[in-house]
Parts: sequence; structure tokens; C-alpha cells
Amino acid sequence: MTKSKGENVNSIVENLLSIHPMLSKNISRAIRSKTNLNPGSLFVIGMLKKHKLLSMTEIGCKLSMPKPHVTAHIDKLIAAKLVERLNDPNDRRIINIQLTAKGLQDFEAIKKDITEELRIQLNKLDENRLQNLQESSQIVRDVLTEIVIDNVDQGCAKK
Amino acid sequence: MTKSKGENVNSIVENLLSIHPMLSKNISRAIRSKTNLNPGSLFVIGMLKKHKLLSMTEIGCKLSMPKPHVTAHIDKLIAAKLVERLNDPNDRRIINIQLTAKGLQDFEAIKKDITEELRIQLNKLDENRLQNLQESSQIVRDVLTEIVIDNVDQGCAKK
DNA sequence: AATAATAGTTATACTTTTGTAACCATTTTC
DNA sequence: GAAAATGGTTACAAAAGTATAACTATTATT
Repeated sequence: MTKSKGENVNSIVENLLSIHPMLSKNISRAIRSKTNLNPGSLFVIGMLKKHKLLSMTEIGCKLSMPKPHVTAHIDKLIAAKLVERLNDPNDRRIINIQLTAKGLQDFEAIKKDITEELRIQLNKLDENRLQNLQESSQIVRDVLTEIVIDNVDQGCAKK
Repeated sequence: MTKSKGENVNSIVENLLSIHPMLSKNISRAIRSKTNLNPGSLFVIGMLKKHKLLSMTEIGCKLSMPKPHVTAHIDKLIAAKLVERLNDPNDRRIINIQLTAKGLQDFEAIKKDITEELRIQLNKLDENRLQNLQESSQIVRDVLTEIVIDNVDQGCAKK
């Protein structure tokens, strides 16, 4: 019972549309209750953890947000000492952002906190289903990362 | 290279935390640009499509939103003729909500619209990866539905 | 029959997200 | 070297999500 390409795409879209609100509700709520950061700022941190060093413009490009919003997020993160600004030696207009040691450390702790309920629920699953879910979520993550990054990076190229 | 239960849970949490912002950015933006509805209202419709008939309180319970928000969402959806109110014959306090024919029809069209970009990206994947992603996203959806519903339904029981 | 509990609405306020216009500093282009 | 383009900030405004208190109508409790 293999499906056609079109059927698979439709089914995937259905699944992602169903997954989205479940994650959104739970994770957003947890972020609000467990941290002083808003979800958007946490996305910025996650992006910085992945890419190590990004300029303001690059952050905005990768997260599809206009520059003024990036400034606002970074201002908050700097006030919390989670990131720092670094002047670019080659271009004095550019300000590069990176996580501080505290930022990296706090990010891990925050992740633990905000997913605690989810973790409790997951722990009720038996080993086989967990293993299965682990592999499946990994695949979804990897493929989405690939196609979403490709999409967002249009125009975000490093010159 | 099988993982321990705890390792699997951690890895799943990591994956879900990574999937969330990718879906959030893309789907939320598409909802905003392609429809007159806000994301929250669309979640309500999705829930109604699944459960057919829900009271105001049940909707709030399943989507973890307080009753005043439900009223606001339903008011908008009724103005758009996508849902209708039905008085409960057994309890005149209760107002049940269900999708109209237009609501069901529009929902399908909206889903097509807001996922068009995603669909284009997905179509670039080869058949094997699509099949793989279909199965994986289905598993993630099913398991999340199971554990999240269980979670949210605490206190939402049908009496 | 009086009281408590439930279902839903109205009103209000706050935060987050999103969008946009105007601006300064620096670099690139011609 | 003047003009245009780029990187970033400031300021303002609108939409959406979130939270809560107070209220009406109906049903359940005793």
C-alpha cells in the first residue's frame, strides 16, 4: 500500500498542520511560565546556538523577521547577559552576535524546564514506541531543516 | 546503536523544540497572508473538524484557552459563516458549535493555500524520502495527539 | 425554595508579534 | 568625492494572544 507522490505530500501537509498547534500551545505556554524570555527571543538563541556567530541582518533573514525586531530581541537578550555584541573588524557597520557562556548554559536549562511536562508524558511510552518516535521526529526535523533553510536562505546568502 | 529510554526522550524533546519554530514561522506567516482568519481561529476549526460537535467549554478545554477567548474566536467564525451555534436540547445553558458546509469547504481550501509553499518544497524531494517523511510525520502526529490530548483532557471529561 | 455550581458573555488590560517609516553611520559604486 | 546601497537603531502603530474579574442564565444541590 504505497502512496503516490501527491498523496504523500498531502498526507505530510495534513500531519504537519496537525502537529503545529499541539507543539505551539504546549511549548509556548511552557516558555511563558518557565522563563522570563518570550518565544521569539528563545528562537533567536536557538539559531545562535546552531550558527555560533550571526550578524543582526543574518538573524533577521534566517528567522524571517525585519531588522527592528531583531534589535528588540537582542536588546532583551543582552540585558539578560545571554548574548553579546561583537564589532566586525572588516566592516564597522556590522554587529555580530554570539551566545555568552551563560547564554549557552541557560539555554540548556530552559530547554529542560519548558519540556518537563512533555518529558513526563513521553516517559509513559514504552521503549519501542519511544525509539520509534525518536527516529521519526529526527527524520521530520532533518527534512524540515533542509527544505525550510533552503527556503528562508533565499536572499540571506553570506554575500 | 539503540539508545536508552532517557536518551530517546532527550533526543525527542530536542527534535520537537527544533521542529516547532520552523513550523510556527512558516505556517503562521502563511495563515496571515492567505486568509482573513488568525491562527487561533484556524486551530478551532481544525478541532471542530475532528470532533464534529463541541460545546464552548469543551473547545476551550481542548485548546487550553479560557472561555472568553473561545467566545471571541467563535464570534469571528460565525461572522464568516464558517461555524454555527446549536442549542443543546438537554441543557439550555450549553451552546454546541459545529462547522457549516461552507466552513468545511473553506477549511480545505485554506489548508491548500497556506501550505502551498511547503508543498512546493516537499515536491522537490524524491519518492523514497517523501514516503519516509510521510510515515515519520504520521507517527509524530499520532503519538503527540495521544499524549497531548491525554494531557489537555484532564478536566475536560464529558462529565 | 434558597444556595451553589456550571455555561457562556462582556469588559478590560497587558504582552507579544508584526509591520513600517524615518533616521544615522559606514561602505560601495560610479 | 558625490550618490547609492547596506547595516543597524529609534519610534510608532496595529493585530493577536493571554489573563482575569464581573456579570447573566440555567441547572444541580440541599
